[in-house]
Amino acid sequence: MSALTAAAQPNRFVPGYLAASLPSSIGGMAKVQRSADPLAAIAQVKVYDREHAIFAEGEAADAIFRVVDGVIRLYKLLPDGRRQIIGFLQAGDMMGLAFAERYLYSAEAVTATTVQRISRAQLDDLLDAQPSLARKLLSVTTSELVAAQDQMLLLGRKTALEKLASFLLALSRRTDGNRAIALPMSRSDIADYLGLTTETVSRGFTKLKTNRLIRILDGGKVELLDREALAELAECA
Amino acid sequence: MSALTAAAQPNRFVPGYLAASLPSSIGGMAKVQRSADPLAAIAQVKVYDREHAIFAEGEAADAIFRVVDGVIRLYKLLPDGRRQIIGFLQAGDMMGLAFAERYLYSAEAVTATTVQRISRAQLDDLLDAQPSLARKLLSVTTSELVAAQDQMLLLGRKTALEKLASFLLALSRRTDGNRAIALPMSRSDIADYLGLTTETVSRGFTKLKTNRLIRILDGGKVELLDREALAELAECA
DNA sequence: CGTTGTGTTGAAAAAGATCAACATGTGTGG
DNA sequence: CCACACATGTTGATCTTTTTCAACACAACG
Repeated sequence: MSALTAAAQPNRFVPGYLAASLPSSIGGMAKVQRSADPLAAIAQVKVYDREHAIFAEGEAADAIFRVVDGVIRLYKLLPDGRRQIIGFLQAGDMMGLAFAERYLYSAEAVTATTVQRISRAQLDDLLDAQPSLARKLLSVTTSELVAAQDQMLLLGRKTALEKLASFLLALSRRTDGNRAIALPMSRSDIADYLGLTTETVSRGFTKLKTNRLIRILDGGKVELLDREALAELAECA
Repeated sequence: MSALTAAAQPNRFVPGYLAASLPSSIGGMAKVQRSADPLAAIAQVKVYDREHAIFAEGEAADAIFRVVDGVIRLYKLLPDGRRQIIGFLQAGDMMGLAFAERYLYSAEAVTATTVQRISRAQLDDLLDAQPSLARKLLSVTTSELVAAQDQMLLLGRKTALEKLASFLLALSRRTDGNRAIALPMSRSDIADYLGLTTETVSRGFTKLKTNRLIRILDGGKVELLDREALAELAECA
């Protein structure tokens, strides 16, 4: 399979722009040879509390990050405070890859989070030493773009309810079992991700509950009762 | 400069997702050695009439394209026909890079267009033969993501007038001189790019005209009379 | 010279935002 | 362990923006 076809399936549940899923051996046994995860070798592990900032838009961008555990949000702000969440990141996703001298968005921990920090300088060295890595990163970045397109379609052309249905389905695609899915982020996070207000998100959930498409469980979990109907509502994506 | 910092300036006027500006010697004299533009060597030149399809979402994706001349639109459709334009491409931009087995969006010529067609198979060979190309493509793809983020902010959080102002400013950034900028695409194209209706776009233009921020010239050209005010309206981007 | 497509403008309708109140839930300190 | 305080979420009423529906102007084209 070519580097480009490898980028095929956009099975990440959110664009998480500039984020990327790279096969990671984190948590697994280190039975693979060193070259299997060259990034891990030069990574520094960091832990962030819930709701803490990892970096902010405009700061010098001297590192990229890979999420080991937890959920992170990436977002951009307008001068007057309006916020657009670019993506939610989960284990395996990367962020900071597409940057200039400075970060072009902010990153915060939604839940308590563990990340690997890879300095830009070291990454550049690694890219020189191991040209195949560039192709892997290309493949990964490319699949982010695919997800980004879907999100543009969602933001520009879908109704509130369609956005919600799309969001829940995308989430559930990430969770392996089709059991209940976790919603670690707040209504306000969801709203800023879908281009809505918290009230509209809340009303949407209520409507989906009333129509028996979903059920809210303890711990902020959601069960998708009628995946079929949700897919119809979501208009594909 | 590293491959990543090279991706810095998102000076493309539209995300044009999965499109990418790669330095091209098209139109210039071939005084550079063959390796300067390896893609040109394996490209096949094709010409498309105004409003003609180049490829459609879902078709087998066996080639990528680079625009030599003209303007192209990339878009996705919802089952009921709602359209979201992902980006407008101009000379130097690439499309089709981020794909699976099939194209994930459609491409049509807005104006009469000349493109270079590079077959996937040949591109893959070239990537094997010349690993540095992957790094260039990574840099280019990465800058697309940056533009994509801005578009997500625009679609999710900006008002109609802010969207229009942002669009005009982005366009003008592409046009070197700050003279009049060409608007080869229809109101309906602009609407589908900004997540609006044609009527709202039209009213927006009228308002900008009335407030002396722009002036409509012959041949669908627009002159930005008050770049300052437009920038304020656009809220940055 | 009519026809067709594109753009503009107006009036009515709808979706979503805003403002406001209240409910629920969580965490803290007493 | 309880009571309170503060966060977050839900619901209702109203308002605004944008869409929708409709008419018309205008230009390009056959």
